Amino acid sequence: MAWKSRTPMAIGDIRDKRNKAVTGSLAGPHGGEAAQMSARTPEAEPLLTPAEVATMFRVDPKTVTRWAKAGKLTSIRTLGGHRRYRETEVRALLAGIPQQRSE
Amino acid sequence: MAWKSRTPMAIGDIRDKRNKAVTGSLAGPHGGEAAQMSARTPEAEPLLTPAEVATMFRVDPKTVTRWAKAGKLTSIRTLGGHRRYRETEVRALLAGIPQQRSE
DNA sequence: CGGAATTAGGGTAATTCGGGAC
DNA sequence: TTTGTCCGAATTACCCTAATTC
Repeated sequence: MAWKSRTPMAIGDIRDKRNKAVTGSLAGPHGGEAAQMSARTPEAEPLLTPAEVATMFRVDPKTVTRWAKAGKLTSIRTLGGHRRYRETEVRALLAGIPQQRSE
Repeated sequence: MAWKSRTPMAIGDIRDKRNKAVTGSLAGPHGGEAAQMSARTPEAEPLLTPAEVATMFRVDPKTVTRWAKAGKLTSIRTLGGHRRYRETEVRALLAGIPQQRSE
């Protein structure tokens, strides 16, 4: 956590340096996230950015990256290498619904 | 765990510090709740870390874990197994609002 | 094209988990 | 009965710079 780290900040201040305003509900990555809804999307699954998933789980975006790297979360990569996550999967995991596990 | 050694923060500040202004710039008159910009945001309930809940109750994080294990507190797990708690539930308990009792 | 914010990396410190005992 | 603390191991958070996104 970050309650008595190097930085003297209060308890609720987890990811703040990079996130401007994420109060209560998730904020878009750059403030303009209406990119998916405008165009007609034949078979587009709702995707979430790392910051959005991190906010939903109350963790750092880096942690979400580790989950993806560990295979705990399905990640779709952009052409630039950034990850996107399936909203349905994230919601299911948050709800405690066990996903397909090959273990 | 000597978590209460040096942590100069007030309990009242625990609630919503997730709003952070940019570096040195103005954060608006209120500086508090920001506005929601988009509607494309997945539903995310505010979650608290064990340390946050422990600070709010003035107890050890281990005690919060015991509460969760005893079913007195709803706990959501991260993919790594760490617990997160519902902010609304914690606040209600702190306010003395009786939750659902089994008996 | 330029600019601001986010993300990807890798490293290190802090927190949490789990069990069990006092 | 409840709470705090100790231990080892695992998970997570924060630091940096460069690349990507919009």
